Amino acid sequence: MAKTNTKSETARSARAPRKTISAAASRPPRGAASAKTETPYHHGALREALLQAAERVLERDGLAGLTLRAVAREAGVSHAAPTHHFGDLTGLLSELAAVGFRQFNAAMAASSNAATTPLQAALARPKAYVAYAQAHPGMYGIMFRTERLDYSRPSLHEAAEASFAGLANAIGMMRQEQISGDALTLSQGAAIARAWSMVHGFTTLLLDGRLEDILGRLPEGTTAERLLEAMLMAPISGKLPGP
Amino acid sequence: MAKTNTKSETARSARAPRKTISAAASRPPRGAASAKTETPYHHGALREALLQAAERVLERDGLAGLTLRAVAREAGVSHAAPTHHFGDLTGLLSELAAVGFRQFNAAMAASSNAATTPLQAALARPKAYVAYAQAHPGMYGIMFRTERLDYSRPSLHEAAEASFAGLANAIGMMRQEQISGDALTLSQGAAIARAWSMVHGFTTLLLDGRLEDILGRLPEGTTAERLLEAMLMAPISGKLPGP
DNA sequence: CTCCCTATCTTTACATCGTAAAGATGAGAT
DNA sequence: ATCTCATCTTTACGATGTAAAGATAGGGAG
Repeated sequence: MAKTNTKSETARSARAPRKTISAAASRPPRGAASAKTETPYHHGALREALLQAAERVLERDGLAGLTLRAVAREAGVSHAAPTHHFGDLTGLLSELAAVGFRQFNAAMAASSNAATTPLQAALARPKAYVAYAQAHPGMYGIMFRTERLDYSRPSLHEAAEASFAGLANAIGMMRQEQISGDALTLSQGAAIARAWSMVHGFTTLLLDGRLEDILGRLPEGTTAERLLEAMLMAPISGKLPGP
Repeated sequence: MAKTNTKSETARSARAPRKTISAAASRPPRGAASAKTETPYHHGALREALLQAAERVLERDGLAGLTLRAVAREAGVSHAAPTHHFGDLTGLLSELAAVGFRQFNAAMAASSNAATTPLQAALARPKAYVAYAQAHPGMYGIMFRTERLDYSRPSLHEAAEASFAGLANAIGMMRQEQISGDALTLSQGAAIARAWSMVHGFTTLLLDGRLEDILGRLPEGTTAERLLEAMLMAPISGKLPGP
């Protein structure tokens, strides 16, 4: 961290000059700045505004640029304002991850519902999974690569749980079994772990550029999506190992 | 970052009192501190010492505690000393990741060589993969979860490449094919991506605690290793999806 | 043998970060 | 109209990465 950034911390003081010594006599009206209805000064939905600002910062500056202060700056409030709403950096990241999980789940559900053939149905969710991560790498990073998440937060726990439930359900449909919420057979657990590990592993490797090596050696113009498809179909059509 | 740490930055000054104003008249002999041959003051292998210190810090304090200054503290040198050897935090992390990859490759090779039956041979590398990550989660995190790595560094590039080559080779053996260094068929690429994604995904999910949900629902006492085995065997013995 | 060059290490400095604590602000209750 | 208190701002502190300047010797040049 601590990037040598030219962006001054006191950028805001341009429109709200710091009173160095003078007492609180005639404070410049904040209403002038909030006339654009961007962030309605004292009241309004600062919490939501901060989450949206965080998403914007994440898309613009990536994971490294997503700091508490940067988010506050983006929202046009003081750097300590987020504390009151999220308590912590962990709090903000966790709530943002929850937002991401909801988008993620919605994308997969939509893609799954649009499928018609069984083959399409089997490939729809994984493809949507990878597509979301490629479209929102920062968000995916928050959701899956960050140790600074607090899963005890209800919103995050619930959203992540929904993601898992969707996966388990899809596996159950493919196996034509009822996946119980309580207990799993080893075979069921293995099937779920397998599907999840494969797609999640593929996604992280892809986002980290670790698959470039493979993609570059494949027939000209083979996309990551094509490789994903082939990978997922392999256990069905591929040859078995051993003599 | 910026943990509220009680460890003072000036811990070293206990044995090497800071000369506040006095000129460089009689500097306390550094040889007294280096008499234990830990870090031979001015000369010696500071580079190696820093890498070992970094590994120690990583195992003790985890990824969050692995900072340039902490490593310098651990090695008993000033906080700016690492700069000259690694240039950057990225530099240090990259060299450390290279060390990790070499350990990692050695562990997998050893496990693979010890296998006797074809089934053992097929499971040896994945098991060693996960075992290494579980034994050295911090190191694995550096190697695979960090965006602050510079793969253009020869040592890191080479070590990571060796890891990939070992994987590709193992897949080639299982398929009884020769895996060319230049080109890959889609089927070959899919097999490699599949094996790597599955094991890597499983590992990251396991380290992140995301598999607890599954493990807790499995028959009493099912270990992660057992789940991994079942997962890897599934495409061979499991039932196929669809009607 | 002496002197100086240069790689190595230390000091100092600065911008940034997360977080705590205290001071202002204003909306709604009394 | 005044009070209360949630909300937001200021200020402060310790931590980090990194740049730049000062100190320290090892080793070659004279």
